[in-house]
Amino acid sequence: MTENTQQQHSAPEPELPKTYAPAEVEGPLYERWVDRGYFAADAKSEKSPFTVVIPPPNVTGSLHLGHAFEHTLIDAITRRKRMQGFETLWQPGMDHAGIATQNVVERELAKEAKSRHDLGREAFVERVWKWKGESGGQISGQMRRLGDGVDWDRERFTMDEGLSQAVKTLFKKLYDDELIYRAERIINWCPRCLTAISDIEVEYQDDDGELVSLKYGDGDETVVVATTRAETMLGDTAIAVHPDDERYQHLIGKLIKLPLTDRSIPVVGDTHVDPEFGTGCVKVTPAHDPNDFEIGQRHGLPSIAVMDEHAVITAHGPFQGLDRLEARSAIVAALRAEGRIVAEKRPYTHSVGHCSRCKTTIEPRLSMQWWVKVGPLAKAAGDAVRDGQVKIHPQEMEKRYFDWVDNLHDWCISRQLWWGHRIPVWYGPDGEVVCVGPDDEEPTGEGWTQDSDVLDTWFSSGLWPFSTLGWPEQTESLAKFYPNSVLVTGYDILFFWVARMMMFGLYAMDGTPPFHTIVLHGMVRDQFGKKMSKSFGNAVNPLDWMDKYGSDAVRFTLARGANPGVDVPIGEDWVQGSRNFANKIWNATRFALMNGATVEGELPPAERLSATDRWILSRLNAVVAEVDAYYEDYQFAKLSEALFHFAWDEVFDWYVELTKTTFQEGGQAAEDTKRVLGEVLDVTLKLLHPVVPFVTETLWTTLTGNESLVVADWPTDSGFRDEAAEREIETVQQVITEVRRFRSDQGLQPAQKVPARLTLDGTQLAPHEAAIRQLLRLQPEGEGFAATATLPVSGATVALDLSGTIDVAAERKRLTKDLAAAEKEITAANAKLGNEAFLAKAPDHVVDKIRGRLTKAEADIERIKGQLDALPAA
RNA sequence: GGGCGCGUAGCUCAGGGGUAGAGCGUCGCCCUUACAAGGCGAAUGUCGGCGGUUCGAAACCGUCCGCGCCCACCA
Repeated sequence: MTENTQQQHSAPEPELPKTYAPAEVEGPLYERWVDRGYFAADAKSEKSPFTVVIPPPNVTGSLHLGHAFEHTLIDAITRRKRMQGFETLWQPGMDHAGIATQNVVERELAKEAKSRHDLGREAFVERVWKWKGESGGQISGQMRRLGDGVDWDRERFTMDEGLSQAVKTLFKKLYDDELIYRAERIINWCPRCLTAISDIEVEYQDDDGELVSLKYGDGDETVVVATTRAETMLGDTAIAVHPDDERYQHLIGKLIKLPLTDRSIPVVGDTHVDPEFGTGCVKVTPAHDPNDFEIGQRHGLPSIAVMDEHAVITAHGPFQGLDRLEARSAIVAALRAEGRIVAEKRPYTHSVGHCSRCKTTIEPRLSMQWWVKVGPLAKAAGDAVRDGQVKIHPQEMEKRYFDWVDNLHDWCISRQLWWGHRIPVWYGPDGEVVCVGPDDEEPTGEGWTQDSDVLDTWFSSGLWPFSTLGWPEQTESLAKFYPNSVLVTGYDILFFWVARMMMFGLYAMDGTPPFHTIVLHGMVRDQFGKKMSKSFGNAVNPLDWMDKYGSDAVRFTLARGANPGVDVPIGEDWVQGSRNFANKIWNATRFALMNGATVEGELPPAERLSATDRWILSRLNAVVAEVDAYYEDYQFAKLSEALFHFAWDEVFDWYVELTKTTFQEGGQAAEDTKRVLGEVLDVTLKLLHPVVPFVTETLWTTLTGNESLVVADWPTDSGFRDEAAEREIETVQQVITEVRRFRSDQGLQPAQKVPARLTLDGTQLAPHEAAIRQLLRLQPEGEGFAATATLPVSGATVALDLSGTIDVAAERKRLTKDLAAAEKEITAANAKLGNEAFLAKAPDHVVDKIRGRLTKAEADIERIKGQLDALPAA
């Protein structure tokens, strides 16, 4: 099909099929682009670089509409930059997604009734690699289908050799700078994934629980504490009260009997306790609560762990072996039996942390982990935005960014997983700890073992903007393409990914931020604004829509909804609408080709052109400027909307219709219009190409005979404007619209020819008589013409002979309505103009506008009254 | 608890001190030789409520109601 169109270009009347069939065109076009190397970025190029990295999709799956959305934006940005002459790199790749991928493969194993422990670490990791090999191809296939102009030769994976070197290098550097350390702290533990996770990997949600108040101690020395996690009381090592709380002053330092155990625990005074809250007494479990851990540290309390990694009670006694929830009710029951439950609140809604990967309730747990000391890194990451080196779009998101980087706790980076970058630290037989850099020998010999943990997956993706370019090697690509130009990603990973890239980029690249601009887009939602999810059943596979309506349609719909930073709803109807638009472009170009539109030769001089041609060229250049400005501001919805309306309303409806008369009349004017129409389509297709690459490529190569739109020059505003022509055509449009309305109200069928006398002499409409007659199906007046309806519009007169068939009632109704509107207008305008305060304070242009409205309304009234008088009696 | 944002046509959303906009949907006429995936015409809104600022408020300010999101060591 594509081959066909190429050949047909030389034919005198190229014939494109009547309907655009995207599915036949898109695949071959994409492969041709790749084969020709359009998307390959050359580090040796003289051109200025423009770099964007893909937010690496997880290998765990396939692309969803969110990816399609993100890729549309990135592809549009990079396609335009490529056309503008930049050496453009869109860096592709995927993320190993440690915990997510390990979970997927573990689930697969579970189907075979195996666990990863049955395989052992090495075999398991091998199995994940195998799985990655099978799954990764799916994603690149989808990206090709979408039309992503990525440099496939540079595709990277966060676990490949080079990126592993980068990870080791950065780890070592941070370690040597004492920005990475190992410490025992309370961490967020997922008892299902069996690993620590970082603070942001915990999702809080309100869960129903039970708040019980427990009486500790005996006799006079009792306190009441409240808890939602009664099972942790087995690990209590103190009671805390506010040091100034007079109620409990006497107890500070005393020992209180801990129920269900044979232990007694001290009462300590700590300012963390809010005396206003509850009883003002807090049970302290340093091994299972972050606050309690802090209190424990301050008072030198012991930490007693009472649960294992599966959240099963390990403390000796009747509760040993119970799961935390079983233990909770068992312990409450036991305490109740002892009469120690003094109050219960059930349900008690409180915020509970869940593992963002598997939704299991997090168990805070004391554990030895590796940490990044984020203080200095986060400070730099914040400053780079504060001092304007890096801009965030939309700007409202900056506040969120600052809130986070300015209040960041140290980052727990070790994971008790097998899939990921192994922590490059070795422990010797005599307690030696050695961090092994990328060029160092790994320690060998008796008793040396490597740390068994792997790094948080975001550690390696934090290096993505430079690790993909070969860092730590000082490659040509790194020199050419770092820093990246723009980062386009969802606001949902601002902290996970963007902030981490900022920290690592600034740190590793000597203060050069990884990108200058951060563009945050929203999330794709369904047509009712609901979040898309598999469980809710409203998730859509973008491939289905692409097969049905074409990638262009999906892309255009997404771009059109892309208002900065806000979520974008999408429904199948809208994709259909975009498909219709693509088809409209197709047919308009088909019309142009059939009528000899050309891009050959210079544009005719403006003096020679008709007002119609000058009008559309004026509008065209204005739209070029408008679209460019929107692109610079990442306003995808606006630019798509502007192009949609310009193309459809102005070019395809008005201009194309107006050219028909010109083409019929022939002569120099027709020749000129062929060139102008060619120009308008040439530029319009170029402007549309970044968003709808396929249909525009097919049409443009046919129209121009050139190789490809992908490497064509991006249009620039020639500066040509002709306001007089714009006003003139607006008037023509008004006349035609007005008479059409009349025709419609009169029940005249669109095709019905009506004899008419046009009195246009001395008005700017005179040159457009033929076009007006054609568009309105107005015949020459001929013999025995009798005007039965006269429409004075814009200083001219259109008199129609309806041969006595005029629907007087309908026309009277229409005119009466118009009259009422005009009278209302006059009242409103007079009210304004009679208001002295308004005249004194309103700016001139507003007053002029109102005066203009008044004048027009007065003229309208005269006209309408005349028309009403002229109507035959009903 | 703190922060951010949003409530505009049936639906999804733009707009933003000077007579209310788009897409989809609805109604009517039409297969007018680029396109019925189309053309032409039409209808539809006290711009969440109440106050205030202003000559003028849907827009700015305050407040209330409703919704969403982010952050937080709410025992």
